[in-house]
Amino acid sequence: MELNELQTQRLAKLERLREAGTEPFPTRSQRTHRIGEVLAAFDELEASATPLTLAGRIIGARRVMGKLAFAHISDGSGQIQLWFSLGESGEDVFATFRDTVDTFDIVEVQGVLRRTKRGEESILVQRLRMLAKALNPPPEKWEGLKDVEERLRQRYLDLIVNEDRRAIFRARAEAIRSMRGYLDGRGFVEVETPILQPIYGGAAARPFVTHHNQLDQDLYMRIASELYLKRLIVGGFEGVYEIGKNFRNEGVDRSHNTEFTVMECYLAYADYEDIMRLVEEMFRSIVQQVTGGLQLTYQGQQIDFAPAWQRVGLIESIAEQTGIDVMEHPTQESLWAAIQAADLHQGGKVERKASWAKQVDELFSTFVEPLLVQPTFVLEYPVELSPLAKRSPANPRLTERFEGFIAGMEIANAFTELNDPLDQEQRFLEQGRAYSAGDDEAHQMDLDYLHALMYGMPPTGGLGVGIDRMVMILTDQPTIREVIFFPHLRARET
RNA sequence: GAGCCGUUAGCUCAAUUGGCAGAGCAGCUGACUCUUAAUCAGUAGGUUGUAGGUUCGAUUCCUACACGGCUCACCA
Repeated sequence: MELNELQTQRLAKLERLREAGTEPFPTRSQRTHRIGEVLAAFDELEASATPLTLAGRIIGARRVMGKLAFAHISDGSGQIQLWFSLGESGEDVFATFRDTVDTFDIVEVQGVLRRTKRGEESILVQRLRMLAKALNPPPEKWEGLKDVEERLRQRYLDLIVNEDRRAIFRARAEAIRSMRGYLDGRGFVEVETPILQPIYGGAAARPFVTHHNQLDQDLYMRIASELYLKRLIVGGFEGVYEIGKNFRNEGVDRSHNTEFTVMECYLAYADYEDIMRLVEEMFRSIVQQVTGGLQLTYQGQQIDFAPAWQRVGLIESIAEQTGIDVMEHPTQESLWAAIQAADLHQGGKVERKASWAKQVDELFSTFVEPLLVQPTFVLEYPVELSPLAKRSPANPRLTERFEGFIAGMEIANAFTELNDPLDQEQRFLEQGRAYSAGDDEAHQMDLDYLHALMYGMPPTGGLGVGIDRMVMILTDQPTIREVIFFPHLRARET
């Protein structure tokens, strides 16, 4: 380990402590109170002159005068000022603080509470002990740590310096707790299914591949838990859910991370209408619990979770924004002709896609999705885009599927599950043809899943919710990496 | 994957036309018993992302590479 000048100076202080017979990394703290509780009961504790032992990290600057010194410590429940005076702390304590304690060190202090002349709640320190010497210096006092790359690579430092960052992750934990509470309360059973899968499925995505040495078998990191969860519905569970990571071997941007957290749930004897009601109710419950209300602001936009979500047909929404009724142009060629006739392809706004369904999706993404700011369900997706969803009885080219959008982001995806094994087999075969034709995100044939459906799966409604994106909305964060502790970054040289 | 921008002291940032690489904070030394962006005096700190090139001379111009940011594409 090569140390720079500042680190060397700190190391010298550490050695000075050792020479004086003090262990700079003792095994445990003797603290008696958390700072938060002390501040809450400051007046009583001050009046009783109770000796307290507090512990925490020195934050901000030390202010050392000739015979008087101040600093602040923070312990996760709050922060309080340390007050050293040569007369009342004693020469040893004062000199130890002055000569061996730096910003970011974690220390333990014993003393009594007292307000300074200006009224700040402080602890007048009588004993001082190093709990962990910090060898790295702190970032700039006022500008702090701003460099995005450094903040993400050294998230621990980001969390020390930018305390509001911690609140985001507390809200994340609270949101997930709230979601669990909602689902548990409705009788869902929380389950765990494989992350390493011999056949990947449940979504359109490219997977990560890994290898099991003893079995000498390639395995895929899951891109969704869907097919395993539905096997459990076949097995007799009426409601299951799983909260866990999915992995997709694709690009990263403000709303995509390589690995991301999804809640998937399945409810037997339900359809996508029931799931829409579930989503509305569950989000109300989560938003209320996390933010304390049903309205919130996301990146300057007011979003209201009180009313029922808006509902709009996928086909109708495209027609509204583009004037094109995609059902009247049922092939890729005719649809592309219509797009050209409407002059929508100019400026590279709309790209030519490989199939009718993907072209429909392209139109939707470009012209409709960005407009869906308020919570909105978009209904009935083409069957080619939804190989696991049941066909709409009214129109077999479409499925009983909806996606939920908030602030222009897809947050939820749900459908009435396809439980007809014969239709499912045809869908897999169609996906196989798409894969052969170059669609590397197409589903794999899953014979065991078909076998499971052949035992009979009750009519079932299923749902997936992107937890990271939901937390972005709840905490007003512009990018997904601000709600993930350690988003993936390219490895550094050296 | 593409375009644009960036990378200078521990951190936050300057550096004119290509001409001695600077400041603030933090640090170190000293003064100071109510500070809280403490103050005052002094002081140290650099492979200017990496490797080449042009040039008498490169932080500055050129090429390649690495990493990152923004926008777009893909994806949820």
